[in-house]
Amino acid sequence: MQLRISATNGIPIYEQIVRQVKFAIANGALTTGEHVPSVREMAASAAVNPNTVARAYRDLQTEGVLLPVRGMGLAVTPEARKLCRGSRLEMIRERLQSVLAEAQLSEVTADEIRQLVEKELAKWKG
Amino acid sequence: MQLRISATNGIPIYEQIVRQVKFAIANGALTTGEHVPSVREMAASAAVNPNTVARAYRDLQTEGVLLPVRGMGLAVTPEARKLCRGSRLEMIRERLQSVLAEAQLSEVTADEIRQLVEKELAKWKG
Amino acid sequence: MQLRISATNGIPIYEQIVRQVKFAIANGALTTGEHVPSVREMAASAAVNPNTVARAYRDLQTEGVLLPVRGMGLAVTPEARKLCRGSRLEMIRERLQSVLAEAQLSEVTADEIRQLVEKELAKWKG
Amino acid sequence: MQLRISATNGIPIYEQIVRQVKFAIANGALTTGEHVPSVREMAASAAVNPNTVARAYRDLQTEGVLLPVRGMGLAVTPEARKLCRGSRLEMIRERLQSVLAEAQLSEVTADEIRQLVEKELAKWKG
DNA sequence: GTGGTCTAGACCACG
DNA sequence: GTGGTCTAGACCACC
Repeated sequence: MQLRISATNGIPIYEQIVRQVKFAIANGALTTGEHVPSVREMAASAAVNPNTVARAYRDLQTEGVLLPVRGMGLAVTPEARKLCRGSRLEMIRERLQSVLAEAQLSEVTADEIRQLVEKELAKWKG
Repeated sequence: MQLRISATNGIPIYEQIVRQVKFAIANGALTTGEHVPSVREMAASAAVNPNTVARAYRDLQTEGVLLPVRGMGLAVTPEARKLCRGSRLEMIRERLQSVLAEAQLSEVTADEIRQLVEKELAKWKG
Repeated sequence: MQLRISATNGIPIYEQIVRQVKFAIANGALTTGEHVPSVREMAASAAVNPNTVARAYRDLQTEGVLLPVRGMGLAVTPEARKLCRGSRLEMIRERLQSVLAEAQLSEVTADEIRQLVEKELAKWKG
Repeated sequence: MQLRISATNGIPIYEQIVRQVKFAIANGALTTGEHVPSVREMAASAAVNPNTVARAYRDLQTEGVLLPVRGMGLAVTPEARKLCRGSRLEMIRERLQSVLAEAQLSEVTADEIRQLVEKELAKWKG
């Protein structure tokens, strides 16, 4: 799996990693029992510090998504798929809600929002 | 004007203040020449640290939206309305783009996004 | 609060900190709303790296024991006391259970265990 | 001999093996001259990595408990029994001391400790 | 080889 | 002043 990290979007790198690993599991790109790329490997491929990857993996362990296999790296837990599928939409929804709440405050109209959304979705086809 | 501050949405409090003052100006709730509430007053009504309000006001001065009037506090500049109306949709668009970019990465479908959006917009009628 | 850190007992320093902070809360040495010593302060007084303290505090946050107050440090949550009182005995019990499970395997007798325990408890009076 | 390995109690697997072999010798389950199960056999029966068993056996050789016999595997040395009987209680005592030291720090009372201990010992009758 | 821990130090965001 | 993030690098434990 290849990460897409942005150093400028305000979201901490370790959290971007957490989210993208969850997405990969939710999508089936990583399946139960399979091993996630090693800390060093992932760090190299994403050009970030190994400690940053380690922190993301640690967070995923406390959430029950990853499980350490001594000397063999980190494996995706059996519950991971369910956890990640459940939280995937939720993660998007939370951010979306926050934006739309502000939009309402700004008295932008619902139709203006719909136009903005459709304009972005139109790019997805490519 | 009454601020609605969320301490948990990840956006710095001072920036939430900046944005909401801009919205108020764009909407005509604050008009040219009118004075913005004093730092102390605003801080008290929104239950935030006065330093935080001061920082927001400082940023608004830098952008040319507010202007200090000796002994009278801060006034809305003549060009403020234009500045704020112009940036209002843009501010929303930026955040929306960021969310949808992540949504694409997560392989959520466009229709799922539309449903989430409509679900939120439905709340606006109240 | 003053930590007692052992670098040689096998328990990670950050976890020793986590446990001792919980003990302090369970005992009432730290009460709801009160602020825990700052990362830098605690690090200095315990002669450990600030990052190590920060990690312990971060873990305590994810457990809901501490809550960040922007710019003001970390406060003990209202639920903290309950959480910590509940887990205090539990933390001891877990380790005790592990030792006694091994003792049973080694076929040490129950009376030998009782003697060992009493010998240690006798030291507590001082 | 059948090992009981816990992957979650924090004690390295190889050390659990070392200790349990010592217990078996102290109890007479393994006697002088007798051969310990082969690395492969032990690894299979305990479902651990053969390297891990090999390391445990290596440590036991270093301590003079096991002795390699050309082409025949590892035999229990004549002095093993004495060594193991002597260290058995000591091994337990060390861990017990560590737990009780923390218990004292947590201000759990001596009586609470006694109750916990008795509760565990009560299970031994089975 | 793997992950885990700890140290050190820089930089930033926030109040 | 506070905590948060990230980098860098060393060392260890385990398999």
